[in-house]
Amino acid sequence: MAVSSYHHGDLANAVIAAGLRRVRHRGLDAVSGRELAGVVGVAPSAIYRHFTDKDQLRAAIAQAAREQLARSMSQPKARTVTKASAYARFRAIGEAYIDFALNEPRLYAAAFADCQPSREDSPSGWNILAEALDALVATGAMPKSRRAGAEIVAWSAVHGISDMVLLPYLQSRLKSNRKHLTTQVLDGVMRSLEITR
Amino acid sequence: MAVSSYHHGDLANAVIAAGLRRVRHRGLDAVSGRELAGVVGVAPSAIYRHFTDKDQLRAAIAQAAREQLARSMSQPKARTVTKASAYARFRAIGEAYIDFALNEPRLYAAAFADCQPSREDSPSGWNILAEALDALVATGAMPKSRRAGAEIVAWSAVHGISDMVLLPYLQSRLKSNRKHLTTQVLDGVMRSLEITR
DNA sequence: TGTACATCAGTGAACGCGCGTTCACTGATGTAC
DNA sequence: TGTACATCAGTGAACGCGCGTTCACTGATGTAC
Repeated sequence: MAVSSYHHGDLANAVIAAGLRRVRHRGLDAVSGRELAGVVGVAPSAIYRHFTDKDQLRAAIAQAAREQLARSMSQPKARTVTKASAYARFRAIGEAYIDFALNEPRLYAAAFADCQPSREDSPSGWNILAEALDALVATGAMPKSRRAGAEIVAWSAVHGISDMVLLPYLQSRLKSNRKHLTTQVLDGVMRSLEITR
Repeated sequence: MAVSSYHHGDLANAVIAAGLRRVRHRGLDAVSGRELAGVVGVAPSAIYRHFTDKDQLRAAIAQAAREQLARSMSQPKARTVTKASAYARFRAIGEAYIDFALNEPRLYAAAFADCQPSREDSPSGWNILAEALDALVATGAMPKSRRAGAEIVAWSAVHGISDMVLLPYLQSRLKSNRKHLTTQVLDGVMRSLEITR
């Protein structure tokens, strides 16, 4: 922002942004603080003003990736929530999740890398899902008895198919196209949670 | 095997075994060919007689991990396959899969790392699952109409829950204990595929 | 059965590299008076 | 509004490290006669 070049002004965010770019086409493991510093135009040591070590930097980038995924899942809520709109929204969340994974496989992998998050995600994919499930119950699209733990059933299925479609090992096994697989898994979730249109 | 120390005799397998040990408590990314050579008692360059480069070594280790998972899924088949035994077997496969992931999280992660496999898995988890599904149909425990793509629905759910329970991000969200989560997800699969006891 | 020799599986030294992290430093910023 | 000064966010040189990979080599193995 500033013209002066000595103080960057927003190094932490700039480094994370550069990290996300790097992750996008090389993966989290290809990220090095040194390189990021170079990209941002700063000395390698400057990073240590904002992150205590590499682990924390990785965690921050992973979190940013996760928040990007969550953002892709969130959609404007319908003014009035009907059974049909709750159903559509729930389904759209699942589709958005899978789409994100397919379109940004490395970002997606980074989002769930083994890092200790330091603050709450914002937005949070989990919360978005939970709200959608609440709406299903509220509108009668899903029996209340299925609500407990429903996040897990839904997320498992959707996370599972996303991973599978991306894995080299399983890719050769999948004869159907992705669209069809998505539908099949989402239909399975509906049956599993007894969600109706 | 041999007393002579110059020729190792089975370097490739010894390196993979050492690699698996390393993966088990440090993860695939902590594996270095140099270190493995040291553990096995061989010069670093010796590895290149058996693997063209590090990628191929990684892939071999990942495959070995995957085969270990598959082995944990396979069980002696019942002599006569009944509806009840087919159901039990299918369920046991799912439980074994999740157990493996929980007990050997790093081996599990390595099994699905992003590597190009060079040969068929043996044993193959996919095939084990497919056979179990066939038995369900054959005994009438599952409608034939649900058979197509059933591997994907089942694997997604079980792979998803395994990953989720291990992820730091989601761990705090999971209030239920693992046993309960497993049951919940497996029940979901049963409902989704219309499998009955 | 014994020997010559091609092949194979190791050695060990060397290479260049990029990495994370430290340290004493310096220039800019913003606050108190 | 102007100045003194503490604080903050950078610099840049240096460190030691372990890594993947190469190369010319050597010792063991096994096959042909």
